[in-house]
Amino acid sequence: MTTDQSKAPAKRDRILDAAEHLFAERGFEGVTLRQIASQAGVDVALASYHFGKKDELFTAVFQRRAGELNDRRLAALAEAKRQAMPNTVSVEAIISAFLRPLEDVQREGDSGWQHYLALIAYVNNHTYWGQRLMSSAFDQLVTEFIGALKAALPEAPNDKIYWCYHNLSGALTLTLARTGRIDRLSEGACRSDDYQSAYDQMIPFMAAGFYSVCKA
Amino acid sequence: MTTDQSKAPAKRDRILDAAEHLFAERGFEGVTLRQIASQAGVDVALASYHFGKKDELFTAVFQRRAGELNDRRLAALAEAKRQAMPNTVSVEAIISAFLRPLEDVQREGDSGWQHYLALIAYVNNHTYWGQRLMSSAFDQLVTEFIGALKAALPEAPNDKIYWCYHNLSGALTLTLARTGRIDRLSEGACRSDDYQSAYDQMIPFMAAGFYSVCKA
DNA sequence: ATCAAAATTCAACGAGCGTTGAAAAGTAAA
DNA sequence: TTTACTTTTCAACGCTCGTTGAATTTTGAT
Repeated sequence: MTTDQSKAPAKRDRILDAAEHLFAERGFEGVTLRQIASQAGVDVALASYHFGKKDELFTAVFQRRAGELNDRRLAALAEAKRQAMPNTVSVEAIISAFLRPLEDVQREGDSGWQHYLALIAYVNNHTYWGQRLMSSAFDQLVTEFIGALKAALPEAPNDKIYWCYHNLSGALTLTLARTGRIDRLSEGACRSDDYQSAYDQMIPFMAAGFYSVCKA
Repeated sequence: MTTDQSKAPAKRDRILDAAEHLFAERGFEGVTLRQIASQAGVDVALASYHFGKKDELFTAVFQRRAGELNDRRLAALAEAKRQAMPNTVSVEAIISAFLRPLEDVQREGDSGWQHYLALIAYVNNHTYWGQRLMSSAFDQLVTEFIGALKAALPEAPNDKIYWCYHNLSGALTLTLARTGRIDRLSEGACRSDDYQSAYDQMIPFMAAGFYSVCKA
């Protein structure tokens, strides 16, 4: 086949997929290159050939979908601004633009996005080297959303905005981790993989929190 | 010294302290027994002698302070009930009883509690084996608090209570992880180690969220 | 068909891992 | 001071890890 892009990079991508899955489940040190290669159906040396050191493979996995996720969220924010009068976008609409693209990629896509979002949760909770990755991949986007929140809450003290975003980010992170803990605590009334319910309640919850804390 | 309890178990406890610190920072697989022994100033074999396998050491670290933390939180909840009329404890008071004991142990104690709370964050975000530890250590306490929340919000649908607690737990977990991300995003306006500010804003934020979601 | 380049596998390395059994040191009662 | 016991160290084991250089296969243009 001439310039066949549907089959050419199969093994390289399968390494990324397997690494995404396993890193999200067990963390960087909890996974061996041999496990990744085995799940990808590939020799262990191939991961080094394509990606270099183990931490470079991790970085490649983390950055692979970051751009598309940022694009989707920015598009959702732009659409919210378009539908509202200038400078009147509600906090609910901003939070919705931040969260709904996650629901979208989970609903439409294969399980790759599920694993990727769990990987974000892992990195976001990691103190040392995780923060470099978070900043390089998402700081610009988050700053954009926080700017919109400041415009929607013009009287809010600067630090309160960030603390409120911190609450949102933490709740979201635990949602993305899908640990199954809520399933057990609620004895089945809630399910970790029920994203729609998670976001349906999270949006009004967080909006109410923002309004309450960012009043004065 | 006869029956001196201030010096007798020094090395055993130093292993627990070092393991607490390192496990919280780098996770179970991210730390070696040799690093723990080195930080404790002890031979590597001593950890195996006192605690057995590596995962048994981890369990011992995790359970060491769980009982005292549960006692403090239950005492705070009982005090909130005592100060209010029967069945009129506010959501704010319940959340406060859940959070303030964390602030207390951080303020009064050495850095051991700081590391322990970061370890809770690590375990809580861990999908597989983390959930067994969380359930055995904290399910009973959490069920107690959720019972109080249901009493304070009698009209709330059952599943909404659990989702709201999930939001609270996620935001708290990210706070305990102290990743430094909020410091960077806010350019110094907020600090991850400023627990008092974190809890001061979290209590009204979460209470407003509970009220908003648990209306119908 | 030829040939150079890329992709993939093979085989092995040195290092560090958790764990263990035996030796040594410390402790306290008889 | 002997004795029994606990605590700690020492030395080493078998194993798995990430990584690499050479060999092999595949690919795609000529």
